[in-house]
Amino acid sequence: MKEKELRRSLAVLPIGTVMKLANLSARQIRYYEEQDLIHPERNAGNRRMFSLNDVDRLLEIKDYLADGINMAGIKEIYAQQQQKAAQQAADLARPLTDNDVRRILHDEFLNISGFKAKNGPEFPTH
Amino acid sequence: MKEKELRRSLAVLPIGTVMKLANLSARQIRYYEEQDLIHPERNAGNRRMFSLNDVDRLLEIKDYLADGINMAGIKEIYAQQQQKAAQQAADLARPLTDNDVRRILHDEFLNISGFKAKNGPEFPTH
DNA sequence: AAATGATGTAATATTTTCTTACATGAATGA
DNA sequence: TCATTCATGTAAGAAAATATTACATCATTT
Repeated sequence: MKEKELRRSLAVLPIGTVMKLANLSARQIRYYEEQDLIHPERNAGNRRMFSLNDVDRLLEIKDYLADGINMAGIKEIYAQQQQKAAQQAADLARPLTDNDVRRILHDEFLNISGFKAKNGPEFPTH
Repeated sequence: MKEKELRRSLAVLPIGTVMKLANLSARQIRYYEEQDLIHPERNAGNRRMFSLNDVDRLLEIKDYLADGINMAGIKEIYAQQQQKAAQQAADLARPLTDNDVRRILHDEFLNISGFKAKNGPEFPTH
């Protein structure tokens, strides 16, 4: 369902709409952007334009704040999520080559025989 | 999927966004509203706010116009659609009563025996 | 040719949003 | 406790978006 993702990431909402949907003040929304928690686009006239994904994230941020997590904490949460996503993307980007397979088998044998491979595999192993 | 319908009918888009999504001028959009082909909501400051359904309809209108159908024609098309929808809603609103069933059976017998019922059933028959 | 239909354009008012700056109350840390 | 920091409110002034109204235009219909 690629089209759905596209729809949800389309920046079509002005800040006034987002304020109502997320029940946040313009000040709060702009502050969260300043803190790099969201990254709304800008239209030709420099107005912020938000996507449905942005709204979802704002609602998430609200929840985290309600749970007593502060900006720094939320920032870290998203940093880790993005870290994980980047890793998965990298994994997907390069499927296993025959050479990878040989190296994996080689490392496996080293492990079994009690030796330690110098570097963990930087490709998907499952 | 009631929530989806709700989402699609939420008036969240300003006219500037709609202009881009439907590739129509503000003049055209306002004119179609004047012709009662769309009915965007208004926010507290009197700005038109459109739903995704509104955008869909605008794209439909564009197609009809491209096919050479004029405002009057499009208006009629929507009038008939709304007519049909109203009828279906009415049908759904009143489920069959025991009495309806008896009348249907009665009419069926009349038909079989070559007679004609005075009035067609005004309730769903399937 | 005159009228109508669909759209463009201009003028002016109002609303929305932007940035920047300062204020504030709660929580934190020295 | 006193000074900071954090998260948010508020105000001011500028710029952008939108509203309404009126007139222009070009094609089609009558």
